[in-house]
Amino acid sequence: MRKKKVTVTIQDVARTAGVSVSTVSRVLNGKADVASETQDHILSVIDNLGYTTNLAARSMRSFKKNLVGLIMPDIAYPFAIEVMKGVNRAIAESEFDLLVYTTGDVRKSESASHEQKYVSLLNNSITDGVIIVAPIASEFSSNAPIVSIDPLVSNPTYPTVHATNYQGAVEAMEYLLGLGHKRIGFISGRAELESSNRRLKGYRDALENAGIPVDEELIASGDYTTEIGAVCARKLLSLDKPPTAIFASNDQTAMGVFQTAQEMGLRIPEDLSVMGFDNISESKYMGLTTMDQFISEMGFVATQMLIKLIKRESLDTQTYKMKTQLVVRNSCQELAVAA
Amino acid sequence: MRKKKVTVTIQDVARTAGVSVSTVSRVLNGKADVASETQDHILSVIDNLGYTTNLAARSMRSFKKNLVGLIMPDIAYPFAIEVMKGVNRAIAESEFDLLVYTTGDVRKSESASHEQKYVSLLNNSITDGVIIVAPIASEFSSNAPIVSIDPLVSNPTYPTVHATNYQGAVEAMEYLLGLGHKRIGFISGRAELESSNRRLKGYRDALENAGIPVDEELIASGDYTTEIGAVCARKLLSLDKPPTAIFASNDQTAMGVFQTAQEMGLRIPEDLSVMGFDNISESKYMGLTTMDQFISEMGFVATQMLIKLIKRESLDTQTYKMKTQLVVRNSCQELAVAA
DNA sequence: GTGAAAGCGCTAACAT
DNA sequence: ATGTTAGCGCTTTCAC
Repeated sequence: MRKKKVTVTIQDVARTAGVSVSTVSRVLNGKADVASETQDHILSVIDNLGYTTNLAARSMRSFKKNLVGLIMPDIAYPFAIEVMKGVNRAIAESEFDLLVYTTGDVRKSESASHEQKYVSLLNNSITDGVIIVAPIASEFSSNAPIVSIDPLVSNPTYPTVHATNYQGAVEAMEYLLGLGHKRIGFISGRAELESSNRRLKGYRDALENAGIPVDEELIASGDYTTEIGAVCARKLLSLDKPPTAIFASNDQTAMGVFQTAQEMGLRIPEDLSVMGFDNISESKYMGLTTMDQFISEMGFVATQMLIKLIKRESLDTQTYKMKTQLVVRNSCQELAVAA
Repeated sequence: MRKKKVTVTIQDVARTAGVSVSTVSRVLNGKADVASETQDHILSVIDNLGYTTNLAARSMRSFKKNLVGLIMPDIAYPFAIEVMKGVNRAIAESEFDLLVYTTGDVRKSESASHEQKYVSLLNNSITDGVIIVAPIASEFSSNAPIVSIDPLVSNPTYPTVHATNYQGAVEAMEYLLGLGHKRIGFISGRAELESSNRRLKGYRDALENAGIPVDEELIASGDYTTEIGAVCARKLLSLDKPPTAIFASNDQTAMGVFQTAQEMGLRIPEDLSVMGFDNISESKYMGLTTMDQFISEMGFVATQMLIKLIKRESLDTQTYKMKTQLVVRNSCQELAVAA
């Protein structure tokens, strides 16, 4: 009893069409040198048999896979979702398809070695290049291009797209200061995160520029999560002299502030102005003041960069003159900053 | 000049460790019959060299890939995102990783033949099974299991997880009726969609049960998008006798209603009650009344189903006694419905 | 307990 | 213009 064959292979197509596999392969890959009647015939056989290229087999032989990968520690996190939207948009405009890889568990991908594993897994086999979001490793070995978004380390060796954390924070603060606030709280992210530190520095400098001394009591240590954001907000709002505005270092944190404010019966923005650094779509319905949207733009730009790298086109400064609040850099040089 | 070799293969590991490839392969796949000292040695070599399995090559030879696929027409759509969250959760609990496949362009995957292509692409090569969201094809050919979420056709031949569209709509209406509303508008989805029709029927029947005659003027034809939702809302609210509540057949539509209400200076829910069938997270911030969350639950359940199928465990009714508003069915039989 | 070798489905020389 | 053939990196018999 022989095994029933379910998959239609290129061999089946070739046999049915009465040609050789290489001819079929040529048609499949749009090579020019096939007689158009042979081509039509093969195409119709392919259609009849319902043949589809075996991704794995193809990937093993050819360089071009028409597929880019997106590696994310967590697929459900608002930041990640925004990034995906941007990547999606760039993908739609390109000839590439997208493969998002997740372990489904943040903890699995939290170590640098795991990150390297996923990069290799995709890049050494089925994708032409990968985008990695919020990597903690400062370098990767890979034989296909890599672009990172919002790396968590300060001096990555790979090309990068990240927000103008410092400048953005300064602008956010200027906005709040412009509203007349004198006591503005800040909730940070984890102290080892580059982004958080730059945002904190922006907070401090903006206050200083406005001639307002920094009150260390108003700076709470968060971790970019809603839960801790809520806790920090409660702490700040329970001070003898509570802040009239809170600048949350990211959007998750801002949500936490929102929750706490609600629990405490405070209206937003009447009783308390809340500003989140990022700009997740929900924010506008929550009455939070947010910066211009740029997260999905990071995904968009990163994807464009990656595709350029794949095509071995150069990443010149000219290309990345942007109007958005982003920094684009390859491993050694900044290509563009916020306009 | 020979080509520089960047990828570390199983051959390299074998050579470095001074064993044969098959031994390395055995270690890689956790076979028992390897001397533990050989094993340790190989493991350390693997670690040193930074070797990672080539997904493509592995997929070609073995059945088990430890990877499930999720095929989505659009990755940015709120419904899709909720589904992903649920899938993600189930994946996290399993030994499988997740690969989300998108073309980045809804239009690309809109035809049944494209759907089949993506199913084959993943299932015949790198994944052990796929989940397909909102498919329009009524059957698929594949040699690995398929589970669908919210299929757009009425009698699919593949296993399915979908919402209790009729019952859910009835309950949504009962809620609005319970609030005292007599004139309730309805905005449908496209007429060929199974889900929309069942929701519309729920709307009609609930009114009938409440002894309220259906006013056809209050039924607007939408298409599950925010834009058309807004247009329909404007139409309904401009009637001589406008509705005091609107039941939007999905969440996107509800957002459109929200927009229009804002433009017209109506407060929600004070001036207008809005109910969306789905329950996207933003809704609660918009003051919309929504049903219990179940979309991500669909993703969760579908993933569990798929994994059972992959493991060739049976899909028995017992397993799917659920408390959520879902219908779970394999191709011929309902396994569970809303409690 | 380990190695040699066949071959998965495909692409890309190289022949013809 | 088309066919033949050699692998890609891996798993898996089948020997030893």
